[in-house]
Amino acid sequence: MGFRYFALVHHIDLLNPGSTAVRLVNYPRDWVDAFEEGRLYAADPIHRASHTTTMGFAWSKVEAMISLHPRDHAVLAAARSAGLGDGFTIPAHVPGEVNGSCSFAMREGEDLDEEQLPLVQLVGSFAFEAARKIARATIAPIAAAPQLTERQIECVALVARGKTDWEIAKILGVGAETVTQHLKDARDRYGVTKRTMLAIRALFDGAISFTDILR
Amino acid sequence: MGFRYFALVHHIDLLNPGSTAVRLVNYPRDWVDAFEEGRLYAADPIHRASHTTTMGFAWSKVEAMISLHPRDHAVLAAARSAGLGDGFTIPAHVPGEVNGSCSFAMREGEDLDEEQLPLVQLVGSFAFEAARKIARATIAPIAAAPQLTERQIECVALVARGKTDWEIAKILGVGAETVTQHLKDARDRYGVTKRTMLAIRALFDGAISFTDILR
DNA sequence: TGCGTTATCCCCAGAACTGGGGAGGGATCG
DNA sequence: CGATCCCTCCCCAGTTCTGGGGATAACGCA
Repeated sequence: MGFRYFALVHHIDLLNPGSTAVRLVNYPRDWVDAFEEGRLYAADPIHRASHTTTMGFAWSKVEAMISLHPRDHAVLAAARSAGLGDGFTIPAHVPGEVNGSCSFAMREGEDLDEEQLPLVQLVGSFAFEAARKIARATIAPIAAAPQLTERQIECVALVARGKTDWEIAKILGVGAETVTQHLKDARDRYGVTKRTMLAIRALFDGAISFTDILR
Repeated sequence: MGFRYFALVHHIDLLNPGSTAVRLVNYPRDWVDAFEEGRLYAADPIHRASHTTTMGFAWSKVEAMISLHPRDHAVLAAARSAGLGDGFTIPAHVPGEVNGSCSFAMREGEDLDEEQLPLVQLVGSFAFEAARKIARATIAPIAAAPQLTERQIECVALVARGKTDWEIAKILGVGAETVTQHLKDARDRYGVTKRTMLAIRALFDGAISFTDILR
């Protein structure tokens, strides 16, 4: 499709050296090095812009999406001088996972064909999802998800909303001791000792969802 | 494309907690009513599944994506008996802000053409983004998702692993009071009062991720 | 230079959680 | 029938959180 460069990455900072993030890049060496040096992960305007939308966008449109600091212009200029031309970035967000994106770029001076955006959007999404599946498969053989009872799930969903046992009891119309007991049982099933972990494990295996929690 | 029903909805909108979420639906009246009546805590399994991926999926594949509670099967059966057949759902996530999906469904009994998925994916994404832009234009300015400091994120990540303040202090090599303070500050930034909610909010907007927590 | 931010530490009181123990009633299944 | 699961309720002791106050030092930015 006429692109010279691509980058399929998780937008992870290097706080956690041990973490397993996806990163496939063929950007110019100079630029990749500069990027790492300056810890641009959080600062890169392209990444920031990708956090504000679900759709792919051309880099030339970034100014209309987020407000650019002088520093951001410097970053973009540095990228150009490293040989990167205009490009598309397709964001990829999954709640509870590191944000990521898939980018395609031209050489400096070459023109971008906006017509291609829909197709690039598709290719980028598929590529990211494929990489994500591989990454996930190589990591987590996490213990099989235990099945919670209905009442337990209701309690956990309310715990995840920050309710106390007493509040949950009022909402469900039962005694506080009962709620405490359901949560004890639920913790046992997951083999965890804290309600925070209980909520997160239930979120992870889909017993509850962000929709249940944040509104 | 042969679809009879569609639904374009925000599951939640953190930044606009009022009544401004997008919702366009032409599902059977019976089903919409039933949907509203029923569940307060455990959401639609289709929605839950949409939180686990960036790509569109066929409803018939949901079982492979999340663990289904018997109640979920009941929900799906109820949808079918209201006239909804198989369908596609395209998730749409923006970190810290919106969480939604765009669905297309057949009538009961009609077959879904899996080949169409890529095209549907595109249409769904565009439709969602268009609706989002309109909704955004009609609403007030957008509050930025709170940004945690590096230390705060480290503490939150460990909270999400079920550590106590004292344990976190040992791990980070600081005093327990310091950890308590970081978590106080982090709770303030998100405007929450419980560490469980803190961990979940940080998860939702990508400050921490499941891979940081569950190894 | 002053101001804001960050990181570090401290005290305290009241609320909330956690891990033990126990117990009764109803439903389902073989 | 007995076994098993689920929901409900109760007691207690110890630990942990939470929300108020404080404080100091380092850093960058204007």
